[in-house]
Amino acid sequence: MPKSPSAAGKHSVRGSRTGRPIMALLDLLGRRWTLRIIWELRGGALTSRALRAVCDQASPTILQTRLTELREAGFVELAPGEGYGLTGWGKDLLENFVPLHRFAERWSKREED
Amino acid sequence: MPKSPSAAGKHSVRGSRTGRPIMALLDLLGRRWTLRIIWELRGGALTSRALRAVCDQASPTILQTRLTELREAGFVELAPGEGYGLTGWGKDLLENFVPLHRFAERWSKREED
DNA sequence: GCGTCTTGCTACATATATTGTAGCGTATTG
DNA sequence: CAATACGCTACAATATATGTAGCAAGACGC
Repeated sequence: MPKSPSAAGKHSVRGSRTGRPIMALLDLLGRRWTLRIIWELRGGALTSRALRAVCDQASPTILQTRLTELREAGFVELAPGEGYGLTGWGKDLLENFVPLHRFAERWSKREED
Repeated sequence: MPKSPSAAGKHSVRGSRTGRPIMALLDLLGRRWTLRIIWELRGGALTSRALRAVCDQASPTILQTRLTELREAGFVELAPGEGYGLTGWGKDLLENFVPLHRFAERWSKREED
């Protein structure tokens, strides 16, 4: 883990090397709490501690790590006084997950296949 | 990790307890390689080894773990002779990620903000 | 300018998850 | 019987996440 977050040449997401953006994106999103964070910010900005509370008290260590990654990726920004919120990119990305909510509802009733 | 995959009371995804399906889903998808696996199966079934090859030689240990989870979740199935493929649910889920591909392309060109 | 909040964030030891390499048992093919 | 490919597992090394505690900075009343 880099000591200074914004170092290490722009964003160093695994899969960036392949030149396939979708891989970089899937790798970033496929890290624990990343999807959850984006999801929890859907209603508006949250302070780091509010975000933690809403994320089952996830440890601040990893939350901070993910928030840094998401900030580097341009999905999240820290507005002083407001807390963490989604950027334009973040909201755009979130749009892709909205249908997931309804899907999850249907999927959760799958026992009786 | 459960020795017998299909044991442990239906599906034991973190967040299931909350009764919010979206949490269970986000948790499942937010595990390393999960999103990638679903993505790589978009074109049709792959054998375990073909899948591994296409996933940057990810270790079979974790691939097997994820495949088991995805099978329990009902997104993936193993067809003898065919390999691993998406189920109806899996394809349905994948639909939600297709727009992500084009999004990733746009997002990857974000340097010059 | 003292206490007392809350903020974003970090240290550090412990637990858990992932990686990488090797290989098993089975089936299929020649 | 090789030779091959399959799904899958063991196991040690490494990377990542967890949980608890706490720091420094800013805002508030006093």
